[in-house]
Amino acid sequence: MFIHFICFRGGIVIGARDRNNDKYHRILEASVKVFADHGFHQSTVSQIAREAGVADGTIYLYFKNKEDILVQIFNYKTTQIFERFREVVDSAENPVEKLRNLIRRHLQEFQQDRNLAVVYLAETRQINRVMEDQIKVMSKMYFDLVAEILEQGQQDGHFRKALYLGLVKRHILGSVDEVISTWLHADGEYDLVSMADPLVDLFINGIGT
Amino acid sequence: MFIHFICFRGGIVIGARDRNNDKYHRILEASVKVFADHGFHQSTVSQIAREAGVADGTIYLYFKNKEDILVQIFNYKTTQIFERFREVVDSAENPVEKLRNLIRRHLQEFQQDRNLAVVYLAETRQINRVMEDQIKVMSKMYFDLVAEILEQGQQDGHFRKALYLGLVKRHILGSVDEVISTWLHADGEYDLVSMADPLVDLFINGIGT
DNA sequence: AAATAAAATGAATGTTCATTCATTTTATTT
DNA sequence: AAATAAAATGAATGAACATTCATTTTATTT
Repeated sequence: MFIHFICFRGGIVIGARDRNNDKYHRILEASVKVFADHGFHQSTVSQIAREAGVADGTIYLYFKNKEDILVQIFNYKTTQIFERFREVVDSAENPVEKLRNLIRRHLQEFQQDRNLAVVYLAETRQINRVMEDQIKVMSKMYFDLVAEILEQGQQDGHFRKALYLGLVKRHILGSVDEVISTWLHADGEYDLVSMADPLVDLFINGIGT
Repeated sequence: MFIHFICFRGGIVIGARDRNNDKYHRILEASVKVFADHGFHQSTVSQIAREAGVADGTIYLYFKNKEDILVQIFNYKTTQIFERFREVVDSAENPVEKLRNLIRRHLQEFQQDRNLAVVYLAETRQINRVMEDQIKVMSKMYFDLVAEILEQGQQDGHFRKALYLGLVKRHILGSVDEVISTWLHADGEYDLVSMADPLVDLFINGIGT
């Protein structure tokens, strides 16, 4: 765990205080933009450096290598986003509203940071990557949050008992991700967050009569 | 449309008869495997050639360039798969069964050809690519098929009228894709097709009581 | 204000790989 | 069985690019 908060310089480990350095964040944000525009593998370190306004070599003072930038993006952003997910889930008092808040916030986050959405959606669907384990951990966080809501909803009778919870979790996340993906492909021409209520309606009531 | 059925040799266009050549298909299948194992951008033409048992240069007798291989994979495979989707949808007599058949077949196809599933899921989530338009066309085929089922179901009272169809289509496809994705990440250790019925249940009845 | 340390630079390096094409092999025609 | 055409080969080419590191710039300490 701690390894994520350590970076290297000339083979010497330097501490987390550098995390406060704005150059680290400048590079992170620049990378999100460049990765979103060109995809991870077509992005060059020089492009990132130019976008961040630093020299190519400077990148390697803050990141082990190109892939480490992606790892750091996921770590940093996911941590932040999940804190906000937690907040809105906890602020609702019944499971239906918890689910609605979660999904609304989920859409909000990605509408707010379109580049992150592009990177996130593209990279979470890659198999056989060094990232894979990290992605699993992050998915699990989301799934656990949904599971918590679902179980609570089953107990207090909002949701029916005969549910294959493992499947319901995938069903919800997949549905939301696809809605985000379509929005991205449409160049964000409409309000993504407005999809939240109709989506929750589908989750809860289905399409049947 | 026709452009997809033409390939080049030394700058001279040769006809579709070469499509019957087994080398074309050998290269296609080899590419699916290599792309699945390493991802498109990390795959080298030499790897594909080795896997297909041909020389590097031979690839360029059948494909314009590396990306063209990916385009051809999508064209060829998608056409085939959609024919079978059409079949199973038409063979059912009511909308609920049509939907169930579609989803079951969808899962079947990808369970049968795991490598294709890997390539398909990874590449459909890429934005800003030459592929993008082609992917839109393919998604549209799927969406149109689902729309047809949904509208029919609304007319004969199986599905409720107050549905945002555009959203329902994304909801269904996204859910199915995520289920496939999870199965892939789990190394295909369980039967994917068995998810079909529980999924359809979720689509139709939702999770509410 | 020297001296030392830390941070940043960007040109140079070495590797990787898509693509080409001169040559060889195989198939078809005369 | 020549002659011609088509298909296939794989070594060579050259461009792209991640990473390194000798040097310079900036900050801190004595």
